[in-house]
Amino acid sequence: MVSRYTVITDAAIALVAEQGMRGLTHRAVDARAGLPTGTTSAYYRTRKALIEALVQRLADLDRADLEARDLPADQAPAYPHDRRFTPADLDGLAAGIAAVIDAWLTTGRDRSLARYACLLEATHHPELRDILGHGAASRAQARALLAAAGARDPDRAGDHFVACVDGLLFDRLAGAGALTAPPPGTAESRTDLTRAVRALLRAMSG
Amino acid sequence: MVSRYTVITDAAIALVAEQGMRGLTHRAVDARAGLPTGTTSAYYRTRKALIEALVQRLADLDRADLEARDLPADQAPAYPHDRRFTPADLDGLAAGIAAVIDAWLTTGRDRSLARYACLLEATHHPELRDILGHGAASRAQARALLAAAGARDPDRAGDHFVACVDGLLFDRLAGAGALTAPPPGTAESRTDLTRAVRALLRAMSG
DNA sequence: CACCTCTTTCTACAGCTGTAGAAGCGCGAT
DNA sequence: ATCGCGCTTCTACAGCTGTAGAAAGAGGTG
Repeated sequence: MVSRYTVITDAAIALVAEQGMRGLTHRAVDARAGLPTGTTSAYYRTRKALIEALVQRLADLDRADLEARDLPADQAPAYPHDRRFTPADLDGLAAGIAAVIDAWLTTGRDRSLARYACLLEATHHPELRDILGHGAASRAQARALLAAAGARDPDRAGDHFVACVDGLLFDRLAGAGALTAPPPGTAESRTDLTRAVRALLRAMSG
Repeated sequence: MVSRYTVITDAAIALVAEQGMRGLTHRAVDARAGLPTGTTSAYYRTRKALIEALVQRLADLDRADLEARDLPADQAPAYPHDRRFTPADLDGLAAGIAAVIDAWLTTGRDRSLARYACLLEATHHPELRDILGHGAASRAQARALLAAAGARDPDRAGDHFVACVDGLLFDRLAGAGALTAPPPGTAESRTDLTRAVRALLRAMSG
């Protein structure tokens, strides 16, 4: 049986993805999760606590994905996240990252939307940023990657790379890219993303 | 005397920047703008109308900046936006774009935050995206630029470029970059951004 | 069984929000 | 001045939201 905490926070994520932070209310979470009214309010007395739980859940899910990365392929979870990269060639690597981005646009759409909403929220509530962990994992990965590729300043370049990838994701998720780019989940989407990521990798590893 | 519409929508932008979409209420706008309670509600009867006005104002401000671009330098407005680029050398161009990004982080911080909030909102309210105009101006500019630089597919590359630049901006505005990057408004910030943008330009124009 | 503790569910309530309409006011036309 | 009309300001009100505490139940212990 799944714990109530995850039921509540997962419902919260879906809600934020669908209606934005404004839709996140105790009662709405109850309804969405099919729980008796008042449950969410009992678990998270204040709204602040509810948001923090939401953010914590996002961080936990990311961590879980990251750990699942080390499982053999046939045990890997349905949810695709940063698979361990084998940067044999830059092109294959780019394709891998593009696949991850595309997954965030499809399977992980709700989580992506909720994450951006929370990042924006973190502007006025800095403690959220601490919980979210600054996307430390991907940042570290990118830094290591670019260091291996011989970048001059891998730390800064890694941060730039992550920011740009996030930009590509956000653009297709919510921005104009949702119109001009090929629809996510398709092969075209992935080749288009691959091209962008490949260019990024080339640029940042120089 | 400034029209009431701009007073209201400007207050709305500031509010959204400070408190997020959730802080945008008729009464809060009244208070923030120093108008008698009920004014905003009279001008924009529904909340949807208020948001649309907000987004329209963002679009108008952008358009105004764009037009001001053609003024002689001494008449240029205090607010810095996309100045007309003279892509003599890629490095100077990168520095110019970096300066614009930095301006969006400082002078234009509120507008930037409000814009991202609205983009997220546009996920569940597509009509907002139409008003916002898909960032068409910068997109066109980037496409033209990359076409001139001899990019293979300037349209797609231009979109990628804009998305990445937006990612760099968002990252420093709300994401982790707010911690790892040099503080905006400083020379370090601009050199760091210049390096990122230069790499992007090189990559995308290839 | 009675008892106690912890969890779950329900209820209350003050304050806020969206929206509508009434009241008031300035002002030009008559 | 008187009327009519558009803009502005005020008030009403139903519904929602955040939060707290009471009531009900579940489960273990003596």
